[in-house]
Order: sequence, then structure tokens, then C-alpha cells
Amino acid sequence: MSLTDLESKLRDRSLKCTPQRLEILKALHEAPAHPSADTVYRIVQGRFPSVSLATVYKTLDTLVEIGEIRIALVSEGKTLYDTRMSNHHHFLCRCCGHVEDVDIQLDCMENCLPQVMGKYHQVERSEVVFHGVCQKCFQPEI
Amino acid sequence: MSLTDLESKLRDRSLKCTPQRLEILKALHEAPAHPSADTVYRIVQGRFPSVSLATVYKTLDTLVEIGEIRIALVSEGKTLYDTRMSNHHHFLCRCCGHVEDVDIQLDCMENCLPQVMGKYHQVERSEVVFHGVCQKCFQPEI
DNA sequence: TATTAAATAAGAACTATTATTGTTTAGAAT
DNA sequence: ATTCTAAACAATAATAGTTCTTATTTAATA
Repeated sequence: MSLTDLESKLRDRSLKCTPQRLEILKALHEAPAHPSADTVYRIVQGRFPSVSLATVYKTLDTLVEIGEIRIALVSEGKTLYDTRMSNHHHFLCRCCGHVEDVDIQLDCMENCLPQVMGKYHQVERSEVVFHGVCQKCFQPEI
Repeated sequence: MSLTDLESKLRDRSLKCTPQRLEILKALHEAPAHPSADTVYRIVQGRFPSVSLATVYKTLDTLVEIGEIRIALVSEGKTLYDTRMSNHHHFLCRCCGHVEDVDIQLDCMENCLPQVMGKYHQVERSEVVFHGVCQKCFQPEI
């Protein structure tokens, strides 16, 4: 998250450290977890109204490429991003599309991974998606 | 997969067993694994040219609802379907978007699942997505 | 300060998907 | 077998998320 970190990551690839990029990264961290491009765009708009949606999309791509953020998953046709880069999993509600972090340690997965996939593919990470119905949708308040 | 199976599933919900639906289901099984709506549409076109793309989408929805097929995952903006209903996982290539089945038994996941999620959500299934680079993209033939 | 490759804003274009509407049809009832 | 009706259909318009294009601006280096 640190800006120095970002700056050096950008510099290493001879990418420019623009105010738009900084603002978009800031917005990503201020947004509720797993924001969409549109969510980020709205937050940025508040402080930097000249930023275009296309720039937000382009910057999100760039941030994913340099490893500052990740794509959490795609829900209801929208790409949702994640600023948490550490290993964790997700719960996805099939009713409202809401995504929640699931913090469980699945050692077995990491353990069996190399032997199963090693010879055939370069596996970079693995993630579990739990599908179901979130509490809100399951027990809506009357 | 059996048509009798499909017919009864449809009848149970008072849905009609139309030739379009049968043809689309057939196409799903003839298609390479994890076809998109468009892939299915093209196959159906060959034998049943009057079928519209909208009908394919609607039917895929219906087939998911009645549990004949699943959504495997969303890759590169396209929803990919799966005729394999038994528990398995997927490998997704970040270069070409190719999806492969991963047949490993992750008991730990099923085991820890109820205690972790039980109180908070209705979890219906869980699936691992392995992200990486497939062999073709990793070692392209010269 | 001048230079230049990269980034930007604006908005058109594209693509997957969904909605609308008028017509047809599967399957139940007669 | 014929009639009936809700459901499904084809055609196509509409929508939404995302990407592309182009002319302009700017960060960072020389």
C-alpha cells in the first residue's frame, strides 16, 4: 500500500507515477472491500472530478499487472478488485452478489498443489470460492 | 444427462420440454468442456438454425436452475458452463483463458467448511480455482 | 528547459447479456 | 382429435461493463 512501494514498482517498469494513479490507489483502499471499477470511479470523482472512467479501468489493469491489487472475482458481470494480497478465500452470495473474505488456512490445498499441477502447469495461486446465500438474503428482516 | 432425467426435472417445475431445449443440452455435451453461450449457439445453429441466441441464454439459465448444468466460472468476460456436476475444481490460464478440470479430492475443505461458515452463511458448494499459465502458453511451440 | 514516451480525457465502439414484444407451441383439459 | 393457455420462442432493441481511438497533456529524463 505504501506510496514509496508503488513508486518503485512503477519505476521498475518505466511506468509513470501520476496523480491519477495515486488517487485511484487511495480510493481502492478507502472503498468497501471488493470494489468494482465503478465504485472506485465514484470515490475518485469526489476529489479528482476530471478523472475519466477509462483511466480508472486502465489504472486498475496496471495495478493488477504490477501486483498492487488483485481481481477478487467476477460477480453479476462486474469485475471486483481486492487490495488484500495475502492468501485468503471468498464467499459469494448467489442472491445479492455480495463477496466476503473467508480467512481459513487450507494447508492441504497448498500441500497437494505442487505434486498435482507441477508437471503440467505453472500455478501461481489458488483460491477457494464458497458459493451460497449470505445471512442477509437468508433471513431478510421481515 | 439422460433425456428422461431432463424431462422429469422440467415436468416437476411445470416447464416445457421443447426441441430447442433438447438440442441445446445435446450441444452442451458435444461442445468442448466449459463452453460459452456463444459456443453452444454455434453448435446448435448447425442443426437447428432457427434457434436464437437469446433462447440459448435463457435455456442455459433454466438448465442451471434445474441443476442440469453449472456455471464453471467467468473468464474474459464470458460465462463458461459445465456439464460435469460432480465435485471438481478448475485451472484457469491467465494468458489464454483456457479452463481445465482439476480432479483432486480436497477433504480438508469439505471438513472444515461447516464449522467455519455454518453459523454465518448457507454454503452450497465450494470450488477451487487454480490460477496460472497453461503449458501451451508457457512453452509455445517456437 | 527541451524532449519524448507514456498517460490522460472524451467519447465512440464493442461485446456479452438481458429485456421487450408479438407469435408459436407443448402439454393439459376437454 | 380439438381446444385452450401458460410457457417458450424468434427477432431485435436495449443495457451495462469494458475496451479502443485520438488528440492533448504530462512525468521524468537528458
